[in-house]
Amino acid sequence: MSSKRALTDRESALPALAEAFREHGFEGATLAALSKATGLGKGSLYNFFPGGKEEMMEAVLENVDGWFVNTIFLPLEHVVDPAAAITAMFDDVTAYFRSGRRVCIVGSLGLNSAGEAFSVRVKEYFVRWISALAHCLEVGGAPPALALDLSEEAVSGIQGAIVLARALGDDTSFQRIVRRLQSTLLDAISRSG
Amino acid sequence: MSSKRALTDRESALPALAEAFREHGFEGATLAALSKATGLGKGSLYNFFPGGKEEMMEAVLENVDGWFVNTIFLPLEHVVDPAAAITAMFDDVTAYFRSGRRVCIVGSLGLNSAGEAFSVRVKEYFVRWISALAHCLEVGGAPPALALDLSEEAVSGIQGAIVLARALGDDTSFQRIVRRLQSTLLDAISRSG
DNA sequence: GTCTATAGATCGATAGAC
DNA sequence: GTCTATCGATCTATAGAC
Repeated sequence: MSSKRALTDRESALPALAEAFREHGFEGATLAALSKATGLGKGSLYNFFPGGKEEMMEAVLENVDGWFVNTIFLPLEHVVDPAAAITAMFDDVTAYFRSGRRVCIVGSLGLNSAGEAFSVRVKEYFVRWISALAHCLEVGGAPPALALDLSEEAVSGIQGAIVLARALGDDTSFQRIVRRLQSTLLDAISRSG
Repeated sequence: MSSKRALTDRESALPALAEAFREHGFEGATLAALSKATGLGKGSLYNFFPGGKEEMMEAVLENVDGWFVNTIFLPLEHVVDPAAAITAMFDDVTAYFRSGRRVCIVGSLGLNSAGEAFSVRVKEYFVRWISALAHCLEVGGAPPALALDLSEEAVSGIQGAIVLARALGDDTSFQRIVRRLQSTLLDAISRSG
């Protein structure tokens, strides 16, 4: 699969960078930690990301956003079977966030002032997720106003489930909360679709 | 109300410290920022908190916990009118978190590794909130298992609403989500109480 | 393109004048 | 008890050898 042309190793460092940012936060992720996480020296990191930590985080966010667009948003936006799409979304999200052990890097950025530099991207991520899910519910027959309310509740609820699961150190709370959210959404489309 | 005895000014610095920790996070809240927020020099801060930042955060958490115990947990634990208690809880919480503009310092601590030093207190906060709310719902006639599930959902949902409102820069999303949570709880007790 | 060495700034924390 | 001055450590970022 590897081509001879271009595509430096910058891309392959992103998952490790993302994990370090998730675990330590933007301010807490020192270059020493990022170097250790990627196995690259500081010199190599600055070779790939001349803009330093901020450029690293930008690249990580773009990478994460790409995953969500392809795996979560697009399937919802081009849905043909709403119930199946919703079930798939919760399965994918549960796996992605490791049942809440893994922090949502986008959500956590919005919580403190260090993330203000990325506020546009943070906002767009949630806006698109909510509207994509609302569209899916509408296709399933839910009234537009209800679809938007329930989508907001579900996306918000997933973020809360991550916070709670991390605080309690308990995956099962994440799974219970997410399962209830899923049931609420499926009810809304089976009731009207 | 001010007594001549003891009670240094340590206590009065806590609200400003709390706001600085909320806005910048634990790592992001530098001593310069904490000094500016409180109006105290570093020397004074270390006079009140010999243990430095960690002791400041401990004191802030104890202070926050005290507020929640008195205002939120105890009324739920000694409830006589469940519906009124639930309504009061959501009113108080909405005001406290400024409709989601204000970060929950306890929840945010659980999200990254810097908060591990406070993990016991973080966990106990959420455990007590959930169990206090569940007790209230049981008094209202909800079956114990349902009461626990709904309490978990509500406490988690409030955290998610903060994350979403901050990300979107939109108070109204917090209010919509919290209103739905409140309705769900009130339904559960009116249905069975 | 990788590393080590290091600059310059800022960090948490301390010392000491008042 | 308050401040200013300053310590050593650590931070981000750069320079330069290989």
